Amino acid sequence: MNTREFKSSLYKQLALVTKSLSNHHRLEILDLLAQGSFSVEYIAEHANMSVANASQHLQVLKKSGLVDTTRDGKYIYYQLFDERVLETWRALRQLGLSQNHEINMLLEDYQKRKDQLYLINSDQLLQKIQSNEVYLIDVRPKEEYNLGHIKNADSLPHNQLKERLQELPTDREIVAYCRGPLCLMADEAVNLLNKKGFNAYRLDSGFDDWLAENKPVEKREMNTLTKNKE
Amino acid sequence: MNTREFKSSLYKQLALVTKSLSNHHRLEILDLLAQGSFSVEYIAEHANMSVANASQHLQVLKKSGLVDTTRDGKYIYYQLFDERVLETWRALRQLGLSQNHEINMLLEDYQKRKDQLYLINSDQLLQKIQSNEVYLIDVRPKEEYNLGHIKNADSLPHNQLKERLQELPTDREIVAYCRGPLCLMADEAVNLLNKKGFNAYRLDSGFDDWLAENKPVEKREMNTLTKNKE
DNA sequence: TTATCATTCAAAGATTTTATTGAATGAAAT
DNA sequence: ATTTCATTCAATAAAATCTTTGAATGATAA
Repeated sequence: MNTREFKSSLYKQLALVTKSLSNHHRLEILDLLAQGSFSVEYIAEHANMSVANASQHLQVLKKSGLVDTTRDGKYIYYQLFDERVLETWRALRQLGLSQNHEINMLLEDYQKRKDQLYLINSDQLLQKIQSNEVYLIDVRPKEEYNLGHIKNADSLPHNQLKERLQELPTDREIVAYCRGPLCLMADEAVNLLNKKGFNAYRLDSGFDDWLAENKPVEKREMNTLTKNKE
Repeated sequence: MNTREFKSSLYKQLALVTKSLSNHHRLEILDLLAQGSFSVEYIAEHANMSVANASQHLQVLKKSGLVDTTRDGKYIYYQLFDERVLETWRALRQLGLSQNHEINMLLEDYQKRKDQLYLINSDQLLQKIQSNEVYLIDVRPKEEYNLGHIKNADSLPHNQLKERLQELPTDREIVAYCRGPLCLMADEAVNLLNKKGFNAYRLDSGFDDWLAENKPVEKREMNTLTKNKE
């Protein structure tokens, strides 16, 4: 094997990793796995795929070393291989968000209001939490809340919001947060709440960023994602 | 458009970026562009492709926002869009290197010697440069050296090494460096030099990492890559 | 041991991606 | 105005990726 062939093999190997990132379903899966570990069934349902298809995509991710599995009872749980995968995914997602005009258009479109974005960043939120100025709700599915959530947040899954409005305070700001910047559940929640007369904002990032920024969380060890291999 | 369709569009847009990273030729191009801006012709030659093929791959990268072009005379120069692309590429490359056993096997194979790796890291190198203990050679093509190089390095392109051995000192360590960790020219140089009786090491990373670490360089402004748009 | 059921596999057709070829463009230089 | 030539385009065939379907696996729980 000459130098040229060696070089080509190297980049082909590297491309195994990037190829596994090149499919939109797999990106959605990764974004979900940034929240914790889940069974194939859960992933298929929450990323809107058939179980067989999800299984195949998960195997691609596993073969490239981005995710790993553990079995518990009759379920196989998939998780990100380690923190570096989370870090790299966040960098990539951030790059895509900043570079791609279309995405920003889509997000703005979705939020419908260009002028008042009702956004709050993580530092502002942290401050308000500490001075007890906000009521913080986690609109992700309960399962994900249970795996870990922002300190002092209450779980109020997006699909139960309408029926549980009376649990919310009217005398304080409400902040809703979600998985990450691409997660739309928080947008919908904030939209609804403001329509109903509440004073609501959304966290501009999400739980995975919060975690990566080492801000206070509950119930989830920071090293949940750490592989303790061998 | 409902939420599900929105979500799907978002990830599809993001996948435009990751898809453009999913081809081994394009990875090699990115790795080259981490050194500076080059014409289509130069890129085609140094990444071992036909010009038409390189042009098409470059257009994919451009459409996804990862690279940009400027014209100078009759050449069109492609460059990374901004520092964030370089950062993200380095993170991705690092992840691939650490995750992929095959790549490490290939690199070890290439270096042929598992026990003595003749590697030196950038901090060690910097120290030795400052105390004048090493003779540092840049084995990349002269064009790339001219765009910028490690302070105090001399240019000795890989393909001229054999004929110019007499220029090298025998009383000092020699350190060779190259584009990045995947660049094999430094390995070959170190191999040859040690065979010829010199005391040679290679920098374990490369010029792009050196630059990203803000270590001293010559001739290239740190913001060569900065887009000054509009 | 047997039944259950979450997950994976295998095959096939549809879609997308890729390399090659030769021609077309169009900016710069003469 | 014309020529040059770096780059891009367009068409095609080959290769790879993706989704669906229904069946197979194989670990767990009974």
